[in-house]
Amino acid sequence: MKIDRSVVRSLSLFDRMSDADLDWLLGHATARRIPQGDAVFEQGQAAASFFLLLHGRLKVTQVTEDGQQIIVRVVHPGDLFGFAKALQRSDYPGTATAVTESIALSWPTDLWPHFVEQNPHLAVSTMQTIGQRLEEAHTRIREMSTQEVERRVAHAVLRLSRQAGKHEQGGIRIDFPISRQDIAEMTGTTLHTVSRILSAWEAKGLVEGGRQKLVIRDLAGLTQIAESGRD
Amino acid sequence: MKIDRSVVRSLSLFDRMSDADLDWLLGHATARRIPQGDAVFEQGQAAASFFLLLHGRLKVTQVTEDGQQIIVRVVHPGDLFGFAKALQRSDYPGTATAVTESIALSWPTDLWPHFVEQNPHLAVSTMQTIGQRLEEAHTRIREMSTQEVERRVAHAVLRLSRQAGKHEQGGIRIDFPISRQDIAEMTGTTLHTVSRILSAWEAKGLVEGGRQKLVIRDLAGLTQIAESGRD
DNA sequence: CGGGTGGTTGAAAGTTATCAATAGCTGTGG
DNA sequence: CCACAGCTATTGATAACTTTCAACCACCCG
Repeated sequence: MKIDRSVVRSLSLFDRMSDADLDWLLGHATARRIPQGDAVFEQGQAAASFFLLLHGRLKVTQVTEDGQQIIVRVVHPGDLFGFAKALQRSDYPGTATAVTESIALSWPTDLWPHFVEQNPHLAVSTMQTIGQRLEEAHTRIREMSTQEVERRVAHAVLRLSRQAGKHEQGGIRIDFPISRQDIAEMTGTTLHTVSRILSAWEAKGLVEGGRQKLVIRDLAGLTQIAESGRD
Repeated sequence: MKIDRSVVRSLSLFDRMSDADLDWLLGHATARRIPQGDAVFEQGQAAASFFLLLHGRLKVTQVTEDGQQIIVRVVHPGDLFGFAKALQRSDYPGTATAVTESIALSWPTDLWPHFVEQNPHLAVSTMQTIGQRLEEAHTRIREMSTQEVERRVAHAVLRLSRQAGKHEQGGIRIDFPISRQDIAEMTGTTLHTVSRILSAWEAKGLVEGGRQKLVIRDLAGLTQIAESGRD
């Protein structure tokens, strides 16, 4: 498979990598299409590959022993995912599902140590990536510890609008199908509570809801709720 | 300052490092004593150094704009901490306070990139460390999303007993001063609720409390609460 | 021995989950 | 092309859990 480096050149992960190194990397990659609803890998599976999302959108979920699900994170184009080996584990800690048709590059996990030894800068970049993810996780912990549900949902929605927002007339649309259940699983609450909150916001003209759809109409208003509480 | 490599040789972080590399590393390190209650660094300060805890115990906390505090993690001997640069940020995201008198090694942040370029294996090790931390964070998010407070507290106490447990006759003692407030800040609840829960456990003979003190008397019983709920 | 920090506990209030019933969209198949 | 199945969403009522408020206790340190 021949993958042109123009495909990934713009990604910050490969910022300072030489063309030669990049070509070598891509020479070992496989491109793969994931239809909507399919899983790239499942929780508990042996970690055979690690991935880079080129196009589309994935959600990474975990299921607890008692069957409850949470969304660990949303994967956006340009993100690395499934790098279990770097986390010193042999199986995937979660399931990655395509919420829209997606395209990802993959490399065999065995190559990972080789990669980083070969190219220390990639190691540094990846470390930064994981570091950012750690910070996000801490932010989420902080929010869940100290904030009431409405503020958490507001933060989650604003985050989505930043990462997957598509400006259109009169608002910002979240550019992939997202259900109340999804938002609940991202904020640690139930779909009922999310539904109530969104209904209330809609009544105030802050957002516009719909089936697997969400458009932010009043960014400032939402921000206010996220920041300090009631508006 | 001369630091013998025997001081850190046993740590897994330096597992496969040569004596020469290790000596070089230690040649650039500064050892520092932190009295109980003092901070090694504070949230928002410019990240001038990164650290390795040799002895003692630290807690890393964050304060939200509205003054609420949470404990991000507890630092145990052998742990790296304050590696903000690796997370691509110039300031410390939290405050590290000694809960017992502690000893730490420190290196100037500037040396970090040098270190990892020089010694790719260290980069891999560190990445694994951060990876584990990320996993811990996700575990915590999962718990806070799906479990009621009592189970979360049980998990937190069990974790502490694993990381800082000291076996003594008839139980496992948490080997550093810990308050109800601390446990509350680790589990996202209030000291009142923690106090009630611990009182109930004490009545059932599961633990023995006290001022800044905690001894686990019935590990199996606690584990049961952590796993499935009510016993 | 007095003050302060850390801890306990009751009562009331509030938030969020749970239970339950209904409505509405979407896509599939007769 | 319409109807039905199934999933997604809405919403009221109730219950449960946790926080908040308040008062009090006890231990440790200076």
